[in-house]
Amino acid sequence: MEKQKFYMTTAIAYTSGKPHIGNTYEIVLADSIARFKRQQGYDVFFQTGTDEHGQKVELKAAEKGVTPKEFVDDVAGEIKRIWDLMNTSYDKFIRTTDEDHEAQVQKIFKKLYDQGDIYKGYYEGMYCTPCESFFTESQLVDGKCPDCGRPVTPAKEEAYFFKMSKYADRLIEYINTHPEFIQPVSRKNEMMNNFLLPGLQDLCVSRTSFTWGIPVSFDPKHVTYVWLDALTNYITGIGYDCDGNSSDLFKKNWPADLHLIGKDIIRFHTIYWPIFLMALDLPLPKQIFGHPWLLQGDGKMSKSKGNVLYADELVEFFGVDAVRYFVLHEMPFENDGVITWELMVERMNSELANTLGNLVNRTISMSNKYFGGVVENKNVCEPVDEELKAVVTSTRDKVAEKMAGLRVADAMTEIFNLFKRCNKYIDETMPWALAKDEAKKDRLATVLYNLVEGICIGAELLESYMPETSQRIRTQLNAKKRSYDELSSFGLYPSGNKVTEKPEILFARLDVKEVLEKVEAKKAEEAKPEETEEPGIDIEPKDEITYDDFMKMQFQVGEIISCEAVKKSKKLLCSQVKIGSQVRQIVSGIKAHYKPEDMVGKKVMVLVNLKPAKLAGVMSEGMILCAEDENGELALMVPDKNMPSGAEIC
RNA sequence: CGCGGGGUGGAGCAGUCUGGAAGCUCGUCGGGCUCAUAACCCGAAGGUCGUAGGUUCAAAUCCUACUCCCGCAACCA
Repeated sequence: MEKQKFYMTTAIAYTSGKPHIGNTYEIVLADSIARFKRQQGYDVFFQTGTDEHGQKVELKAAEKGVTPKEFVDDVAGEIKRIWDLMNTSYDKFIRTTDEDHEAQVQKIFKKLYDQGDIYKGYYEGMYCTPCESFFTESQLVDGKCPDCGRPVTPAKEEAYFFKMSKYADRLIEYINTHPEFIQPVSRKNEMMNNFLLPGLQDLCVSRTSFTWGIPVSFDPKHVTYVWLDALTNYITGIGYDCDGNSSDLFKKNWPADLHLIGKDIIRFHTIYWPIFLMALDLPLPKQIFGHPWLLQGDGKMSKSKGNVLYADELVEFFGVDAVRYFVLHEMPFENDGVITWELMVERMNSELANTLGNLVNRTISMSNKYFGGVVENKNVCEPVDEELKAVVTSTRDKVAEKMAGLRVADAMTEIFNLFKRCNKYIDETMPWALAKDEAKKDRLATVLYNLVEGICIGAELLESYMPETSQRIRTQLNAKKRSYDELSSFGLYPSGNKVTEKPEILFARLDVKEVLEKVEAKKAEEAKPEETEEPGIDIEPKDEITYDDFMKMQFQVGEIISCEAVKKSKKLLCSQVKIGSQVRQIVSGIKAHYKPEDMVGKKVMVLVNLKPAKLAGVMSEGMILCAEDENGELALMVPDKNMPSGAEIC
């Protein structure tokens, strides 16, 4: 019988920088599914890769003083290195700068244009000339450019658009008749209610504001904008050809069985991508799973907070499989998961070291101690054995069931339940007691045989999630690889086989405190060069002003006599400030940096003749001045010596 | 009334769609055991399932109102 094909993909990673553990989670998750499908006997094709075009890359490259191509070569290499480090078994790593991809995207663009799905129009919005960027009204900050803070002007740019509305009804119909299409299902309503039912807007598919992209073949001042370029990787990567000369690989694998993506891009995969495919007259992918995020303990990971965790860093401390275990097991199905060093250590100790590592270790030790490592099935059975066997032989199907629903974490729990049952079995049978009675030697042998067999099956099932550990256990037990079919029957371990003489520790217990100290030390070391340099910050220069302009502003020392948080606001504090003989109420956006009680008593620099304004409904009569660094950290400006309130600052 | 997610024993979560004796991991306490990585096994304490109403024989689960927390948006004088 021919193997059934299974084509799955991850989203392609954007090459703007090194991927953190959250990005890495996706490829590991995908890998576990791919490996499991292979174990089940599917002919899997697993594709991942990088999305390398766009303005951000262009800018980053310019900052670094290299060409965009050099830049993405570097980052793509880094991404691939981390994917490989995580031991992921992808079959194809596509880059959107690959020649064949670029050629196909151009052809696809032309075809869609020729058949009238793409038309030329104008992209309208607020334009920031220095940044060469368009923004929508809602993106503006204070009516100004969110990036540089300078004024924007209404403008329009020539652009190509895709007629989304043309296919919307067909898509709605498809989604309604294929309940498994969007996973988790809760996302389906979100898409329907927010985008499909209110009516789809046409999608802008080209840009002229930057050049690092795939040029539109018949209008080269345009480059293809993001989605038409990125999403099509799923078909170009396996050899789709727009002119009908698609490869055998494509004919075999399309439509994809599973697109695994982050929940933030569900919209693009469940709306735009299917519509592109309809326009190309191709079948739609069978399932799209938007997985949740892996978050850092103290909020979302961000570089400016300096709390970003990277896969290679974690691997250095815990090893590849422990990190794989963590991200796979700690992620809930729908909600975001959390990762911290503390949690990582805890999981490592309790599940990996205690439950699994110790089980393997004690079993092998006993086999050596009592039988010189020879594991023999003497078939002296007792009722308790049946319970063990029942758990062991039923685990495969339980795992399969969880995996069918993409419940990877739950699948792993099933496997660990098997190992826990083995630990319990040791206590129930008490091999050390049997060993004291020569007459019970055969019973003892049987018990150890059952244990080894149970561990073998558990280890085999672990293969998809922790391939290296699976192999290490197999090696220590001197066991052969087993097929999927063999995982539901008990007793295939060859009787009389010999396990290793020296069991090695699979996972060493770690001390939380030590780990944290090491992490701190490492961070401190990395931070050092920066601190010694203190590079300073450059900000956008403003237009020159005259002395008269300056003299228009009046600054005075103010003493904060009371301060409270503004209700209904997250960032605002409302202070009563004594300036000379009068008291003014001033609202400031510094709640994140100062507590109200810390403000009281401080003498600060105040711009007093600023026109009063309401903030979050509260009147503010002036401005308390602060210095701000590149991370948005604020510091109040206070006089160097004690000064009376009301003293003029000039 | 901006949009969304969430409030379940000390901590982190499942269970909510498809009502039917409140579960998992960690932690705490007590016990057992000594093969093993101070590990393993058993037991216990600890929850009015955010609050208040409603539907029902029965509500963590369905309905209504309210409240608090977290993202995004806005306010950042």
